[in-house]
Amino acid sequence: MSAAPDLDDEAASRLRRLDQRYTRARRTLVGVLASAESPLSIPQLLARDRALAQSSAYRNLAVLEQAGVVHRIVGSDEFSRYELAEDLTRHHHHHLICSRCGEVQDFTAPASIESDLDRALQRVAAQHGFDPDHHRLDLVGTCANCR
Amino acid sequence: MSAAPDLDDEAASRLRRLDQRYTRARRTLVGVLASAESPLSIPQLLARDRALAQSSAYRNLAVLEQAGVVHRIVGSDEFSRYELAEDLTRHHHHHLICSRCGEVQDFTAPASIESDLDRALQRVAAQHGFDPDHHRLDLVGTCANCR
DNA sequence: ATTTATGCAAATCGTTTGCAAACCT
DNA sequence: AGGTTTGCAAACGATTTGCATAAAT
Repeated sequence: MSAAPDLDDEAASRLRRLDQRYTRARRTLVGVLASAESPLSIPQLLARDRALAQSSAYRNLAVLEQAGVVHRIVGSDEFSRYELAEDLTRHHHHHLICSRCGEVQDFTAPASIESDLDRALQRVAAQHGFDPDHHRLDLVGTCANCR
Repeated sequence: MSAAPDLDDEAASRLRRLDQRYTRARRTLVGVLASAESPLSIPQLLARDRALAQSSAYRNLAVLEQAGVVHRIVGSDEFSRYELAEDLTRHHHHHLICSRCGEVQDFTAPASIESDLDRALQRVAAQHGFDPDHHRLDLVGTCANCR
């Protein structure tokens, strides 16, 4: 339930930048996400720690997202899912999204693909006058459990 | 408002496969989407043709999606957006998603990127026991209008 | 004529918000 | 103390659904 000390430090620091506190409830959210093996929906988060209140979870995840501590994923089912921001977990990755059960699993793409992709997307963005923030590369299909 | 004849034919045929009819309301939806330059949300669809009823639009888009006539896009705002299926419009493409206003714009990636990507994703899916349906490559950022 | 689609209004459900109490500094 | 965060319960809003009527075959 508790996260690596540097993770907590970094989360606290990012929150402070927005004049936000790293409270117990927020620590709990970060801890649960840190120990999760895949992005979690709010019902899943609440189930993993009964001390979490639903409305506060929504509010705190929004704050943590603004602070760049967590990242929100819109999958194929009706729930948003959350995971720690990539730069807090050390690797850039993408998602396998099951259109049957909604579960989301991480995967990484070969570095060569990533860099080619980045270059191509940069060019596309420029052509369209678009200011890119990040890219999403998801594979949608049926997960091993649902096959 | 009316679509190319072969588009209507193909839509009708795909619906028939599911024992569904290609009714006037469904024709209207397909027609509006065919004449749109980008994916449309339901409020946008309703605004473009006052003859469309909201509940029927939701129901019909779900049917059209099952039939493989339209494709649903989950963007960054609270609305789903719809566009004609790729194999009805002849080109594989991706989306620029504006996190400010929610608008979605199409773009195409270089063929070499696409084929490399496909090959890499195929391998990833196999490794995870995942049965892939399609991939999503989106660029999230701020569109020209919102900059 | 019989089955299927439509449209209105009401229900659903993930998410948001008002507000008084609890918490932090 | 003085402001922020919390948690409950109520509100919100995109989407779904029940049901009586209209359309399609």
